[in-house]
Amino acid sequence: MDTTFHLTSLESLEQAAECLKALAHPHRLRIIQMLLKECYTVGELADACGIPSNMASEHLRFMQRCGFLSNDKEGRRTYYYIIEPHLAKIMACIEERFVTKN
Amino acid sequence: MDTTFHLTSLESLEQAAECLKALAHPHRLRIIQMLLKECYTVGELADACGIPSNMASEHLRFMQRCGFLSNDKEGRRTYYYIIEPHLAKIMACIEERFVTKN
DNA sequence: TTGAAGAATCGATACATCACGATATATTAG
DNA sequence: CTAATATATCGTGATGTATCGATTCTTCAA
Repeated sequence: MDTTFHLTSLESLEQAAECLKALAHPHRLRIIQMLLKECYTVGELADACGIPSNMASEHLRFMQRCGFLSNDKEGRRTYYYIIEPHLAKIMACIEERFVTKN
Repeated sequence: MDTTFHLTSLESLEQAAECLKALAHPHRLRIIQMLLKECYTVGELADACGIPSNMASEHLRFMQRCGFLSNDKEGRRTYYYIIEPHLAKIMACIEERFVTKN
C-alpha cells in the first residue's frame, strides 16, 4: 500500500536527467543500438548515421563521459563498446514504445 | 540469430529523442513520478518540486505536447494525469538504474 | 461586484546544445 | 622521413531550452 510517499532525491533525479539527455538524440540512439550488438569504430558509426566522423567522435565522447561507453584503441582505430549494463533494458523499453521497425 | 541488421528509421529515432528530451529534466522526472501514483494540480506539483507554478505549468505543457499527459479542469484547478501507458515501465527502468531511493 | 486564488502565457535574458569547418595528434604505409 | 588515415579537439554561429517577472484569464468567495 505504501502510503508514505517515496520521493527520490533531487540529486538522483539530476543525475538521471543528465543521462537521459545523453540518450535524447537520434544519432546517439542509433549508435547505442549498433553498439548493443557489437563493437564499432568511430568511422563505421559515423557512416551508419550519415554524419562526419568528428561529430560521431563528439557524440561518443559525450556518452563516454556519462558512463555509457568505453573504448579500445587498436592502431589508429578506436573501437567503442557499451559498459553500462542497464542500457539494453532501457533501450528495449524505448524501442517498445517509440520505435517502429521498418 | 538475426544476422540482418535491423536499423530503425531515422524518423522513429527522432521521435524517440524528442520524447526523451521531455524526460530529461529533474523537475519533470519528479512530476512524472508523482503523477504515476495519482493526479495532482499544478500548484501541488510546483510545491513538491520547489518551483513557481508558472514553471510547473510550462513543464506540464511540454510533456503534454509530446503525449505524456493530459488534464481535467475542476473549477480553477487543473488536475494533470498520465496518458502514456508506457511511461510507468520506462520510469521503472530509469529508476532501477539511476535513482537511489533515500 | 470586487478581490483573491489557480493556472496559463508572454517577453527577456541567460545558458546549453548542435552542427560545422579548421586544426591537432597519433599511427601506419610507402 | 613523408604522406595519408583515423580520431580527437577547438572555435563559432545558429538554434533551442530554462528561468524569471509580469501580465492575463477564469473561477470562486465574500
